Amino acid sequence: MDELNKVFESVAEYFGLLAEPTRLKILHCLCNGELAVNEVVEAVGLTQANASRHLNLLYRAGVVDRRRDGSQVFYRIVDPNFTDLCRTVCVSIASRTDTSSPRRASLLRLEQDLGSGQ
Amino acid sequence: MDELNKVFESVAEYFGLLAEPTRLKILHCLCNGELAVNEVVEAVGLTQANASRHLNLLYRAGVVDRRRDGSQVFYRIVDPNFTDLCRTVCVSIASRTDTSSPRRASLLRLEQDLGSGQ
DNA sequence: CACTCATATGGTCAACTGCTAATATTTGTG
DNA sequence: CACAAATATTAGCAGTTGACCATATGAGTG
Repeated sequence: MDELNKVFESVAEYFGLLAEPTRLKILHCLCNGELAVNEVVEAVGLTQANASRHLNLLYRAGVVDRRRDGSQVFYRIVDPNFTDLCRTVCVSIASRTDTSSPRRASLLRLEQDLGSGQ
Repeated sequence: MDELNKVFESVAEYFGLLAEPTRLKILHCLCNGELAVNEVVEAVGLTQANASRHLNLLYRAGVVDRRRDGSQVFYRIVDPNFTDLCRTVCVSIASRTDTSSPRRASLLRLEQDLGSGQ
């Protein structure tokens, strides 16, 4: 039953995509619609090479899709579960964060933010 | 607004806990109730040191809780969101996997398995 | 206190991964 | 075709982390 091992690796790999602040920021700025690479670069504050790498990774994993328009490439989220996963985690962390903490407020704000995405 | 940065790091850190096959196996074998460290070691097939490390990590993160009984320490899942997150990812990956693939069957079986947990 | 079993921890190494700089590729324009 | 703009790729470095071995801590027993 080595197949079960592979399954755990697949699931871990998926979570690994979301285990990077940079990729979360990228996905967050794509929540309101598709953006070109240079727009992501500006919105998140990344080097062009870095943004391209992360976007490619997310593309190959099937989390985002892309579309070429002239010399630009537009990326958009296609995995419907992504925002739900993030929202769940936001709430989960917030519930264990001190009520008076600004962190908690930010978490819940982000959760709302992701909710309005669709 | 450096607080938002911290939030993304928190969320990424949480996903990072689930981004490791070994920890997923540990959490999976804890789904049906609490287990002592040595039971986890046997169930998953780990060295004692390794199991202890991962369990400690999950404990400090608040995903599991522990209880001492004599010389043994029993761990159990306390984060109600964990199984939901894993089930979501299982289905998400399965939906992009070839229907005839044994991988797909294993993913959906794992998803059912986690569902009966509560 | 000596001894055993169960668990936790420290040190080390290898593998992985994100970031950067430089370069390649693709597209549009004249 | 020459040139510019947008995106992708390659190579190298640095920080992180999981696994292993050895050892330390703690609980039970006599």
